[in-house]
Amino acid sequence: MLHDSPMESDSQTPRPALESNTHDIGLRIRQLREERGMSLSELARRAGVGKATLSGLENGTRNPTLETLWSVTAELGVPLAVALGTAPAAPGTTIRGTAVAAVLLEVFEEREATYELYRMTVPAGAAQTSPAHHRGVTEHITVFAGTLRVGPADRPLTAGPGEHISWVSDVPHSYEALGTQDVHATLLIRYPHR
Amino acid sequence: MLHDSPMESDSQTPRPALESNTHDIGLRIRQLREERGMSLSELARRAGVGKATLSGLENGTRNPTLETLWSVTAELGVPLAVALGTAPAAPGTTIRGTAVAAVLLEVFEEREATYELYRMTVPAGAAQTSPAHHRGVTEHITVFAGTLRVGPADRPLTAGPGEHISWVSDVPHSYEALGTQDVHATLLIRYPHR
DNA sequence: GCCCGCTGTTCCGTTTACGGAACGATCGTC
DNA sequence: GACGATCGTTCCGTAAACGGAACAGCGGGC
Repeated sequence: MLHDSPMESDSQTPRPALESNTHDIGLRIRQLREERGMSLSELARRAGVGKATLSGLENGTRNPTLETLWSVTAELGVPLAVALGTAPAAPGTTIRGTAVAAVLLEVFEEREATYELYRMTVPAGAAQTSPAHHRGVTEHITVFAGTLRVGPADRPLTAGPGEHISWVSDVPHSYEALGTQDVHATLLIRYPHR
Repeated sequence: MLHDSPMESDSQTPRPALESNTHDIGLRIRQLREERGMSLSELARRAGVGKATLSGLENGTRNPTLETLWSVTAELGVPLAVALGTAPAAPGTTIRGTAVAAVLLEVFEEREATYELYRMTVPAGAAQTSPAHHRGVTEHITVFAGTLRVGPADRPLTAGPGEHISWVSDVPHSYEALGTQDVHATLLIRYPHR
């Protein structure tokens, strides 16, 4: 058990090029924002940072300050470590769009896909549109209360209590709580690998 | 299982005052640096940042850039998340002082104390001095190879292969590999709580 | 004693991240 | 088609984070 080389292999954290990492962080933030159906302008306004700042951050052309990152990640509702890519999204995380609020309950890592299970609520009358996910991503919703109109933006479906809807979400899609009742549902998202 | 309140409690990450957190990050970085027996000037030079920058960072009077944090944490050999306090030091972490290199093997969290177990090597002839730890911290070293002179800076002890040394490390203490052999040893540090 | 090397902090000029405003592009509405 | 609203990007003046230099304090050597 003591047979490591006398010259300790230099196991310092490899110092990655700054550009590479700000680039990745930008992509991650952009994805988190789009998952919530938020526009760049809206996130910038709600987080209290300039649009120029957020644009540069998402495109990886800036070297952001901790304060900036805190403001943005707080508004996205994720720990800073998630934006940095040093921690996976943890169960218990709440994501908030303009209309949808969803609590991540479980993450299943399978060989060909990752599944995320959410408890989702949409306040009565609220609606939001989310941009397309990556190719092959599917969403599966089971409604418990209220009436939800959901699916591809140009061809949404409607589901009441007890009903279930699935669709491929690699196109822009919308969520809307019809009627006067808040919608409660579970949302399962399947992300195929590659 | 569905009995949560309709008005979702706002579980956004609480937005802490910037001052508070930069302050904590500063303390954490200072501690990591001192654990490695490195001076502020030395860490600044090796990390390629200004002394003013590092001083301000450790004192929490700046709002550091990601680039700065990356440079410093890379030199300390810890992931950025550790400096941010979002991740505990993980086994496998290598810490490097001017003379001592230590790989964290295990962390034991007990009710009254935390224990960290390291595999430690000191190149023949190398020496370093580390500042005092917090009150009550003790170090326990078992030497496997080489001869180690270690302990309070004013009253060090010497241990050869198979020998063991313990001392209270809340005073400045030094490590030195005597003779021509690299020193290999295990190091157990006990941090009492409060 | 003096001096040298080092510590960590403070001062200061330069660089750059910041937010506001202006920009062209892309929608929906009339 | 003209218009308004909103999208994300770019321009630009300001504020501040940056690195270098100067600083006082401290310990060791001769």
